[in-house]
Amino acid sequence: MPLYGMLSPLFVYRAKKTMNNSSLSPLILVDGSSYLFRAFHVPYLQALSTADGQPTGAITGVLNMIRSLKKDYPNGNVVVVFDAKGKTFRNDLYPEYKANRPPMPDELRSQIAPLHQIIEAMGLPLLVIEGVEADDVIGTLSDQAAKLGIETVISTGDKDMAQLVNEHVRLINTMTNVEMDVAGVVEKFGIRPDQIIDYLALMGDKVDNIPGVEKCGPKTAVKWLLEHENLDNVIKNADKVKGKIGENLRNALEQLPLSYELATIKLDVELAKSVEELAPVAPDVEKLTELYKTYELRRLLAELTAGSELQSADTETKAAAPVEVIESQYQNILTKADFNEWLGALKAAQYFAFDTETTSINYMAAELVGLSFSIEVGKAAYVPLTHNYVGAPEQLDRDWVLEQLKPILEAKDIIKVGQNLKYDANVLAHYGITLNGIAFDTMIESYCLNSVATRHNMDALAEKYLDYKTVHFEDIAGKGAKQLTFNQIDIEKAGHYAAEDADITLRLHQAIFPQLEQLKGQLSVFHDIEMPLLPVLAKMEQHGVLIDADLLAEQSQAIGTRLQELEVEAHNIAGKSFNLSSTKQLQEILFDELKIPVIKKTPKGAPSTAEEVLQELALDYPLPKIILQHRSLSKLKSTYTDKLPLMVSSKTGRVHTSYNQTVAATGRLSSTDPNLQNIPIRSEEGRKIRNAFIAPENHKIVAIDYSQIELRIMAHLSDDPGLVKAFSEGRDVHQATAAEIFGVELEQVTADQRRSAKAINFGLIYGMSAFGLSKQLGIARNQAQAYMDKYFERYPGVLTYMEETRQDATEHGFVETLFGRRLYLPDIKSKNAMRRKGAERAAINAPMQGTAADIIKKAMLAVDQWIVENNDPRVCMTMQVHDELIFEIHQDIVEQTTQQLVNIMNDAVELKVPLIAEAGIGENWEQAH
DNA sequence: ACCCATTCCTA
DNA sequence: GTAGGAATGGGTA
Repeated sequence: MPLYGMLSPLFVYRAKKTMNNSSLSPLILVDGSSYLFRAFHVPYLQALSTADGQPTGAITGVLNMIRSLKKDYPNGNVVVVFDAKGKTFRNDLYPEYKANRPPMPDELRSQIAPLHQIIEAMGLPLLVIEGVEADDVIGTLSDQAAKLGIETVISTGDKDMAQLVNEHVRLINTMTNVEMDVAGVVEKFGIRPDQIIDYLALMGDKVDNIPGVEKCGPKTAVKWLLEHENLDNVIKNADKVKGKIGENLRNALEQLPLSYELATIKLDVELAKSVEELAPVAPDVEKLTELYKTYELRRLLAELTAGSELQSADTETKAAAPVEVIESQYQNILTKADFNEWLGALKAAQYFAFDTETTSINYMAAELVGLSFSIEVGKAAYVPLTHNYVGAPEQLDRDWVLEQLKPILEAKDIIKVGQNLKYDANVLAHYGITLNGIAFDTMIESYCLNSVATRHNMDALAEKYLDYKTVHFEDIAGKGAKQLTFNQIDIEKAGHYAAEDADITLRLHQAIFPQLEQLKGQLSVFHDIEMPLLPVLAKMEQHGVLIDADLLAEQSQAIGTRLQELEVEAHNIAGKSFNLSSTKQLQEILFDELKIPVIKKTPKGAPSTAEEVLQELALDYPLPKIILQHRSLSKLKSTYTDKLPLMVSSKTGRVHTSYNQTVAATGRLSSTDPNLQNIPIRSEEGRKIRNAFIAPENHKIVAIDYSQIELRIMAHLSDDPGLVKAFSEGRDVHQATAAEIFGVELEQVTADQRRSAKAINFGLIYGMSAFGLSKQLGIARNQAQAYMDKYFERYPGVLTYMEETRQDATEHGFVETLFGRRLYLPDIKSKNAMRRKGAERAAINAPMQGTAADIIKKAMLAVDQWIVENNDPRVCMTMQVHDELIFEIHQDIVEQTTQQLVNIMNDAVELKVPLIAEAGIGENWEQAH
């Protein structure tokens, strides 16, 4: 999991702060194997490969790290050490050593030789010694160096190396990016470096198959060592340790010396060259160029060739025209010379922040106005392109600039940092640029860290994490109808605003990401789900959905006529004219003038005219029924049949929603402008709107939804045998529940009993009480309670799960999904009982709703990967509606493709119960259901 | 022009 | 009884 650290900016920052200034060059020992392995498992590095399929992610990762180290320790003498192939002396000591390790995957193995070649061509000493491990070589070198008074820094992610730390030797940890000296070891482990081997021996190591004391983890090991100082004394006092753990210790006594020996890093490996003889040689630029080309390491190649050019460009500009020194070091780029300088820096950058400035917040309507960049905190540049107010200075040609930037923006190995990068990706797509290397979106970082925080916009994040007030868009553009678009804004003001955006984004990343890194589950949601999903959503948004606007216009027409008739009827009954859409006027008519009894009040105390109320009143009075019909029809007209045709893009003839990835606290997506996740389906009339969601010529609409996904998740999380069995046997779960609650055979369950069972099943997912159930089913409270009691009697695992979840939430203040997405519940300890109860219900619901969201997101990633691999434009994913994915598929391949997609969705994750996706195919969305 | 309350559409 | 978005009227600035 670590190694994110090596791309984490804190690395640079902290390392510089603690750099030592001894007169001798420090020795920098790189644990290449540990890095290689870690880099191999970093998601965004895994995506990297050459055109012909040779994976290069691990190579890139290790080289990035070496590059960072060289930058941070300019005087350092970097030596890279790798494990050699084959057995080591530890296998002779103990044949079972590392016997459980799975064989190295080919994708990783194939990267080792190229990496060795590159490191050698770089001129760095490379040590691969057979019969020992990299640790032993590093130990030996650090020991030799210490004797010569040379400072050593060991770069590793391996905690075992803490035993090597002393006054001359420090570790730099890949995970936390902090240098660890003797005090650091004490702080981190609670014991001194010279106690680390004893500590490791006591704990053993599952992964390396080193035996230790059963059930002895870090806490116990430290406790014993604090008490007895070292392993020998622990062994001598083994008789005094009480309980099961004492017994375990006594059972382990015989093998502890072996464990100690295995955990001990050798300091006396015979090396061909001593530490003094290990010096870098000049890089073989020709060889390096060739290797970088072969493995398509574009950024490193650019850096290799640009290094000298950059320097000359730098002096050139200084000589030609002194750069205006702006205090904040924000720069407007108006000349090719300035632009080229930045271009070179961007090409060589490990990562940079950027932002697009446009004419609209709607990505379909947006025209690019300028771009801003920041590679280093505090320094940023704005490249204005199409500011066109009167008196605007001449700017660089937009298409020329984009042509220069295209290879950088499209490079997968140049990491981009941004705020809401989906927007930038969509805008750039209009100019034929596919944004790649999207690894860090600060908006999503903030969301993954705390999904309950409602605002993840840059201004709010800057205040929260940087205690900094940014220039707001309204400050420079004004507001309301008179608001200027960005191209009308004075370049000086615009430049400061835009450059600040890039600068602040970079700073935010540096402030938020290290926090995210500390939380394993949330980091994994960020790296494995949310960031990879971003480009998938962007693709769906850009593709859009096809609408039959004529059909909707016809429907609007018909509804309009009917609404007029209803209005006349209503006015006649009321005896006067009034606005049927006004709840206030309706309240007066119904409850004051017609003296109809008040059944329910709104939260503010006004008599409610909500549907359920009118439904009941309609039994005794004529007007409520008219109002109900009017309401439902006017809703359909204003929200759907009138609105959707207006949302058709003139550019594409299709409707393009926005999926928001950072709104729903549970992890769901939301959809706006228009919301495509609440298109009617329940009523006959509303459902017709789905007829207007059509497929293009020769294509079909395919809708695939997960059946009962949240209940299946409840079965999985609670592990209730009855519920798991019902799903595993493929039962109708509501029918099965009804049979249990009402004590009848499956076949004898009535429609009414099934309906009640269904209400209970859903209610449980929402954290419902007996009171809620009684209202839902229209039965007495004690009757509802009896149903629920019976349910929990039959499904005791569910009851336990609910209780444990509540308890967990209260204890920790958060709950988590199956995949580690975390939802904080600040109200769980509220003194206000209503808020507290509300938080408890949310605590029950969130793991189920959130896990469902995780699953469909994973399914979307799998589906997209399949579509990309197939590279067939006849298949396209167009919509997501929480538990349903909608596709456009060419009629020639629709049957077999649908089956494939169903399989992919079924296999998206493995639960204790089967996951079932069901598909429908049709000319439109209605038919596809 | 903006905010709030109410209502109703979805999973 | 969970999670959302959007339209409307009606008040306020």
